[in-house]
Amino acid sequence: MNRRSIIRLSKYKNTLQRLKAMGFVKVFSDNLADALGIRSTQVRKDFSQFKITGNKRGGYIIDELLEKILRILGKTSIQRVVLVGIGNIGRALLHYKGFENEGIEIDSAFDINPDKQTGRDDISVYPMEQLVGYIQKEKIEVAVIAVPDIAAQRVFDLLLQAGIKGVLNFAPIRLRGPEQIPVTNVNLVLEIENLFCFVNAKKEE
Amino acid sequence: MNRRSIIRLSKYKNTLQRLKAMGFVKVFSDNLADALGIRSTQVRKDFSQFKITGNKRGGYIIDELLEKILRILGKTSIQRVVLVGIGNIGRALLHYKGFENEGIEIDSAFDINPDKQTGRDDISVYPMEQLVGYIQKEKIEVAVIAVPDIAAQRVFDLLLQAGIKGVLNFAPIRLRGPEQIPVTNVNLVLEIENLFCFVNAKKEE
DNA sequence: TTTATATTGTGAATAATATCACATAATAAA
DNA sequence: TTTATTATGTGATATTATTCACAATATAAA
Ligand SMILES: NC(=O)c1ccc[n+]([C@@H]2O[C@H](COP(=O)([O-])OP(=O)(O)OC[C@H]3O[C@@H](n4cnc5c(N)ncnc54)[C@H](O)[C@@H]3O)[C@@H](O)[C@H]2O)c1
Ligand SMILES: NC(=O)c1ccc[n+]([C@@H]2O[C@H](COP(=O)([O-])OP(=O)(O)OC[C@H]3O[C@@H](n4cnc5c(N)ncnc54)[C@H](O)[C@@H]3O)[C@@H](O)[C@H]2O)c1
Repeated sequence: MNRRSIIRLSKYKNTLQRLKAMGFVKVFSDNLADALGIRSTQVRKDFSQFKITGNKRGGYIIDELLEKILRILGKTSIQRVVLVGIGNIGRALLHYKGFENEGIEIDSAFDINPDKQTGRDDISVYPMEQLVGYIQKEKIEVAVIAVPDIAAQRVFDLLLQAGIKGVLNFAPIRLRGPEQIPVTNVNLVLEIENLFCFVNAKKEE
Repeated sequence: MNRRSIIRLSKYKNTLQRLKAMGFVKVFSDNLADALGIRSTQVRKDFSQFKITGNKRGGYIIDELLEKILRILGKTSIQRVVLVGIGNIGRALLHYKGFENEGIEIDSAFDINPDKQTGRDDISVYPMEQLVGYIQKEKIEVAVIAVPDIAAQRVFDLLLQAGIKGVLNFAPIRLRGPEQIPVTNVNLVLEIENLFCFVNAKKEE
């Protein structure tokens, strides 16, 4: 039920899909642990938490395990998101094939300048005025914010007004909103700074 | 000393820079805590860990605090990184002004296809053959991997061979290498899946 | 000056997360 | 069959991170 165990579920899913593609039928908690670089007890503890059971001495049937995990992750239907901001990051996301392969669909894009090209004719670009209505009409639950930091809070407020349920935010600011709406921040400057800090710390040892 | 407290240090730094720009001179642990959405004891505990002290009842002098944090983060000189892979993500990074503003410089870029345009004439693009030599000659310590997942491990091996000290990896795979070289993974599919999982969990409550 | 107040700094308590240890059961071997 | 072996599943334990509680003390007010 905690963030970390859900992140691991996603990783188990990826590993299982790869194993399945390679023709494997069974898997042991040890194999999954190796793939993720963790202990096998962690794998079984996670499964235990989500009421996933395997076979004593027999490991897990990949197909069954995968199906259970996909259901927990809500991967039984296409996961639609809207993208707000078609700049550098927004366009990179629009061109990425990996989302589609994993059942995630960028449904539509919004920008203050709706003349911006997406480079994909299957994705419409709308002006910001239509954001709230569109999300409500299409029952979109998750949005990606890829606008400049000064605009991000305003966009978030609109999304909340539209009833969005979760947000992935690339702007390097803390978005303020109701506790129960999860916001995941991707802050690349922070990550790079963090790396340098570790690198420097290693040198002093 | 742990990842989380260093991440918070970066956030304190950002907040302090904003406060400084607004003309503030002093700050209390409460202010920083509010800005980050954490408790003030956490702020003081972090500072305590890094031997940062303030003034009883007087808070902290922003300039002094900022300087101490910048030194801990290794922000006393430009932090140079190389970028490997000039595709969707790579180009987005190349066009981002935020790195420069924070003292991070994309020194140069490498691609299997060095004819790719960066859109910036101050950043050279080199073929992969020159990666190892360049990193060694220029003493680059951190690299960003933005190549397709199948190529990522090969690129990582080259970087290790060149003596790289830390890596930011966008490819959705676990890079295998020596324990002591930190690798930060940015996995956007994972983050979005995670959001949906939370959103679904909320609905069942 | 003295007293009240506000804020830091940190050891102790608590909470969250991961690991261990081992009972349990399924399968394979004897 | 019976016994040995190999995984799972989970309560107990250890580790890590956060919060609490409060002493110490600098500043402001009386
Ligand atoms: N590009 C990167 O590599 C990178 C790295 C780290 C963080 N970020 C962050 O990601 C965000 C986007 O970065 P970018 O480089 O793509 O920026 P960008 O300037 O290239 O694109 C921003 C887009 O948002 C649109 N926009 C501006 N104001 C808007 C508003 N109020 N409503 C809707 N749309 C609006 C603009 O028209 C533009 O298309 C920024 O917050 C940035 O700090 C980007
Ligand atoms: N674009 C996104 O929004 C996005 C989102 C999530 C994850 N990712 C991941 O980021 C990575 C890059 O994605 P992208 O969309 O930029 O890919 P891309 O295909 O647009 O670009 C990849 C670049 O790497 C270069 N390349 C290929 N093989 C190489 C090699 N062996 N050595 C050096 N360069 C090589 C290619 O020439 C190309 O320029 C991928 O691993 C992808 O899964 C991207």
